[in-house]
Amino acid sequence: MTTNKARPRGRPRGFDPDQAVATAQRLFHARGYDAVSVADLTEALGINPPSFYAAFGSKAGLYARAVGRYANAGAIPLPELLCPNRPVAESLAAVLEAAARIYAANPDAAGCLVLEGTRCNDPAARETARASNDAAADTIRRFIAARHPEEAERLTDYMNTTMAGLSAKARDGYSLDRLLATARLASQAIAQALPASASR
Amino acid sequence: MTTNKARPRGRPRGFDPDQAVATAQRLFHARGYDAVSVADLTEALGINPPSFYAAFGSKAGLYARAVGRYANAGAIPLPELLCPNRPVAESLAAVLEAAARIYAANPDAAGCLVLEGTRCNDPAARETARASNDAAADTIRRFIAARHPEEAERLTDYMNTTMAGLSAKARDGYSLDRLLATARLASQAIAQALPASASR
DNA sequence: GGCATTTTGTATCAATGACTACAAATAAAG
DNA sequence: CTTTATTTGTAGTCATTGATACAAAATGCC
Repeated sequence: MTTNKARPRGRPRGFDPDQAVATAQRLFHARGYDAVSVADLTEALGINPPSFYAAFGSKAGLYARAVGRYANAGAIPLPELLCPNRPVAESLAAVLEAAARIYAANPDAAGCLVLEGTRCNDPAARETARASNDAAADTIRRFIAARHPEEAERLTDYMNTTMAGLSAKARDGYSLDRLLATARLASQAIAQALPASASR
Repeated sequence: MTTNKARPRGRPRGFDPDQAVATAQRLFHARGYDAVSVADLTEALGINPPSFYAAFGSKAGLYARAVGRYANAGAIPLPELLCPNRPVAESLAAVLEAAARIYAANPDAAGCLVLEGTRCNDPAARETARASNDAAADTIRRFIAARHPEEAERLTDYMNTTMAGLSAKARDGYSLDRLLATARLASQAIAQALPASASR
């Protein structure tokens, strides 16, 4: 596992890039992309700018790594929530509830790293976040379309919009209880649009 | 109307502050607070920095003026939508529909100036936006509480969250149709929570 | 005309942003 | 030991940020 390859050649790295990505993920999530400077990052990582740029290319490059890591550590686990055996409305409700819980779980990193990233002022980072968000939206859309094709677009938009709102309000300091109440209320609209009878 | 007061004393202004606020409002709404620099503003206004700071104190000061103007020109007209003669659920649905329409009305200034402002990186501007948003939330909360006190908190949170989502997605380029569909779906949850029978 | 008052234009300021040039350091390969 | 390859630390670069110092210009008041 830890024996990957023989040492490359030159001087060995003085830091662990994967751990650096994890640290960067925390920082970006806590303060937002724009509010984290390269100086903040190099200080938090205990390295100097040249090491930073040699390893990650740019601030946006590191952000892309952090977003990639986020999918496996911190984001909503869509694959396990969107279960083909469960009614669609129930699955979507589970996603919204998970969003509320995850966005409020850590007050120092509230909301969704990706959704908040789509609002930043760096074009490269914004595109990274947008691509990740689009991928998640596609997953939801395909899940709905499999059983309710005529409702897929509308409900996907509704899910995306609701999650964006939940992320924003989580960053405004809304408590878990308030976010959960909103998520559940939002789920009722979905249940109404997808009568249980049409579960398959 | 235009004859306000006798000329003050010294050298007359070379620009109209009210028109400058209107221009600034457009710029802030189009690009967001952080992405508009003082240099952008002074250029758009055709003035130099000293005139800018003499008139508005700071970038955040001008933003406060722009937000104040927004309430009367661009924002959702809550006072006329929250009509005490109409059922609460119907009024709230009208607010969400207005949000969708207004947020998508101008593609060059999508979303809500205030809601997006609450996400900026300048503490002073953020506090200005937050105060304005809180005032709007209070208006909604009192309107609901007048007839459905036990639902006021939950529905106000739901409204705020939904509008934040609509604003974010409007900035993502969602069309009016998509935003309207989401707003209407969201309204169904409200209608369900406030049975028509309890209209008074 | 002369004085007080206010705004304007020129020319900055200090701080911070992302990013790099360059040589010393550290390793494997020959 | 020499060569080659890679990373490191020092010390910057250059553009941009929000905000100002200062004197000239333009008005009302006396």
